[in-house]
Amino acid sequence: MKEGPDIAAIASLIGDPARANMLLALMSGEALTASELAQEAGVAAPTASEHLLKLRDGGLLAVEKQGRHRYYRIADASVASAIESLTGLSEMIRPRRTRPGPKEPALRMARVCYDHLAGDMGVRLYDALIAGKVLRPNGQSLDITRKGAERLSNIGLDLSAIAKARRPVCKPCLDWSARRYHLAGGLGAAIFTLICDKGWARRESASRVVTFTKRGIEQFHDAFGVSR
Amino acid sequence: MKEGPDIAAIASLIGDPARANMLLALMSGEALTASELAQEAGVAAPTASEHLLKLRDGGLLAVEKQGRHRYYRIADASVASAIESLTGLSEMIRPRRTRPGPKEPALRMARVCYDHLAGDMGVRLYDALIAGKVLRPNGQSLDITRKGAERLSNIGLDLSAIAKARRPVCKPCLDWSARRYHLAGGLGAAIFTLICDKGWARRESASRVVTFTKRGIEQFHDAFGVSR
DNA sequence: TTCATGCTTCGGTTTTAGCCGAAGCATCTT
DNA sequence: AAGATGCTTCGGCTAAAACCGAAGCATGAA
Repeated sequence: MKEGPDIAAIASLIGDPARANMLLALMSGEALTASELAQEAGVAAPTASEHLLKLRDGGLLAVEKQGRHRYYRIADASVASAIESLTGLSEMIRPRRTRPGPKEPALRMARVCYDHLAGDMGVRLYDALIAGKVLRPNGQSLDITRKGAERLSNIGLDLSAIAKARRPVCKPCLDWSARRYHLAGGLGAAIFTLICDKGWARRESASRVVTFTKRGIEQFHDAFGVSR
Repeated sequence: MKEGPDIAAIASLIGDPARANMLLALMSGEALTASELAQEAGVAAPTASEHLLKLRDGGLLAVEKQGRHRYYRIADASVASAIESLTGLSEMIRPRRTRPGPKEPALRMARVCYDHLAGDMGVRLYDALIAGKVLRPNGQSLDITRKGAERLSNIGLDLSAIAKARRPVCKPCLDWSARRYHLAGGLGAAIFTLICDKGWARRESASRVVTFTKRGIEQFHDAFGVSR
């Protein structure tokens, strides 16, 4: 009777509490084993296995076999993007379920969204790249300008490697805390890796929080032309 | 055990086929009665009533009583944004469930997203407003520049009325077909209304498709500085 | 007032999804 | 080769939710 996209199938996959917890745990970007995810979801191993099968079949998760472990991860940045969007919606609808919580401000400031930088810092990076004409909106996508490519290369990014990978280079991703966009895609991921490699910031273990060092912020601002 | 955002509750609301169909039907922006939505979802009246209660309690829909009818509509633009995001995800995961379908290209070109313009035309409008410095990203939101305000007024928009309304003036909204942003918020809605009032485009009945007239496209391009 | 219409509440049926214990495979360790 | 570990499949239980017909409540029309 209906011919539209079946968002119901995907939404109901995310709609189970156990599966939602698994997905949120994987939003930190690191791959987790089936048993870790069972623990995270608060269910027994067989139940978790069932859920993981569904998530995999539904295309939300990808799995990698490694010895006798199976590592699950978010399948694609657009999956992460949808989860961010739902997070934003739930924040909007139920503004304060619990008190803000100690990690909350840190999360809003800077966090990992699957494999790239989100939060206030991520949004400001995105804006700076547009304003500085490193990226230019072009019809259906974002292009890297000539000057932008030069500048990014100077910072230490290997653009040709990024371009060679099959995933899209630039993608916007809606940020739940700021209600603005941040940069996803291959370039977004590469920039985040760079930030960590240079020691400008480090990820808090077992959380999505990203902590910048004092000097790291300065260098980050200088490198990408982010206004402070 | 978990303290994260309750995305499962919201996702499971969207995850029921009947409710998803209702939401998709309402994405055209117009308010529909309970019986129309029952029809749309393919269920009997009592069942629909149950679903609508849940959607309302969940904060996804707002209702307005009018005589003996009850008109339901999407509660907020961020709800529309999340639904768009899920639509995009389902397109990505199941690239071609059915053959493209006749309306598909038209939808990608221009469509209604709740109450504003989306699709290729919407994205290009958004880009043009940024590039033409009518709107300027500013930290957490989008500002209208002084020159931009002048220009928009000349076209025939009543900015003070938009500013007086309680809803945010400018909001970006992620476009599933283009994977880019288009303009939502009070300004986005006002511009779309203007486009229809001036006869540049009209909405196809009972669908989200927006059809521009030949002359309408020209005038639209000229008015907002959209590159062709 | 009386009737019709739109919607909701009530009661009861049926389907399905989530869950786990036990058993089965595969892989690594000793 | 024997045992331990990580994960999945199987079988069966249970609880929840989707569904509708019938009845109840408003509101508008005659």
